[in-house]
Amino acid sequence: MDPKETLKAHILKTANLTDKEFDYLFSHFKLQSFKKGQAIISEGDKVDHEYFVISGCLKAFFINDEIKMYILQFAMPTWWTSDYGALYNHTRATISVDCLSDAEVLCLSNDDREKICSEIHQAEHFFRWRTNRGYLASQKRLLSFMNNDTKARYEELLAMYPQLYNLVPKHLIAAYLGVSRETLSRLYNAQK
Amino acid sequence: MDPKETLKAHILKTANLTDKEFDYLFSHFKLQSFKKGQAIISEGDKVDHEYFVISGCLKAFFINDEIKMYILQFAMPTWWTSDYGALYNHTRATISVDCLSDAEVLCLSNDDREKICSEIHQAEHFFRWRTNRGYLASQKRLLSFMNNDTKARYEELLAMYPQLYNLVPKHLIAAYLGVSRETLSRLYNAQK
DNA sequence: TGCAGAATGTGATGTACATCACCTAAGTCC
DNA sequence: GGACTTAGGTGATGTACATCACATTCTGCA
Repeated sequence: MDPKETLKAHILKTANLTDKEFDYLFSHFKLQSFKKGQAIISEGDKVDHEYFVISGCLKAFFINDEIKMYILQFAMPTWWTSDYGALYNHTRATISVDCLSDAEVLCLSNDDREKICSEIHQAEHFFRWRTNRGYLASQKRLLSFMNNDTKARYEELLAMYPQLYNLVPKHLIAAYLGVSRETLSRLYNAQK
Repeated sequence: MDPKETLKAHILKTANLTDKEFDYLFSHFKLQSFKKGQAIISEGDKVDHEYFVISGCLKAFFINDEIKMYILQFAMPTWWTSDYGALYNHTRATISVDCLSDAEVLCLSNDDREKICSEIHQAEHFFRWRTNRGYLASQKRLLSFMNNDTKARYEELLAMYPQLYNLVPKHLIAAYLGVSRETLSRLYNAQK
């Protein structure tokens, strides 16, 4: 997958950018490669960038009391991720991001995003739309949390990302669902 | 509270609009008054508008299996609300909105918002920022759901909206926290 | 190739919550 | 002002989950 073409196809779905505008926008991204297990953002870091996944899979997670981990997002290709709270509010990271597999990402600094948004109206349009999708997904997940039991949420997750079942260890799926690994294990072994 | 000045102050915090631009933007809003208990969006409705609260308090909620209600948001003055999923995807409402008190709102149609966003760059900037705040709030609430027990979430809610305790019946607070009214009742009566 | 650590399964036990059932007090409508 | 509804409290019981403890693979790597 060519990083530039991947990003271009992704953005042009929503925004009308000329080739020249896109090239300009793209010039602010930096391609980075990470190994499986490598950290991209660690708790306490200064957060300056957000990341667009080209290949591989990342997880964005929160660790409570140095004990329990909750996964906010599995970031697959064409997904964006960061600790957005820290990024926008210029605070230290409370959410960490690392790699579940070798991964390539395009990274964009907060300052550059804001600069581009102010320079190119259609870029601002794109980022509004993108945040919007994130907001709706987050709200949907919140409702699912309140409304569904663990089993239903587990099936919902696998329906949305069938690859996850083989890609990531089960205890991480449990951490996404917000249950203990033991409970998840019993869950899908119960139904034969 | 003057509706126009309220909205103006709210928007100018984030966006640089000339008086003329703001007047133009404002000309697309329509002031509406509702009585306590009145519905603004009901499940199954076509959803064309979003709402900016001037006075009073609304709730946005979801009803599961015609039985249980979950509250997504208490909308206080200067908050925006709607069924954004239905609004953006042009589907029927699954989320309802009604009034916890007499209320005044400014309503804006989806088409007008998109029109204004394409005409005025700074308006698009404002709406990107607004969605962003919503996204961060939603993500924070999701984390709180996974991480904290009911008591902690109850205290968090009251810390954020001290007015709520007297403004809304307790079973609605339970519906926001995602627990039964009995559990909530026992919770704050336990600690003397 | 063999060993340490990670991932997973499974039993026993405790607990926070839902659910049901019933009670009282405070609006609200004719 | 009586009747009906809505809010709220409280006991008894059931259940989905966490937690702890331990056994069993699997996997990477020195």
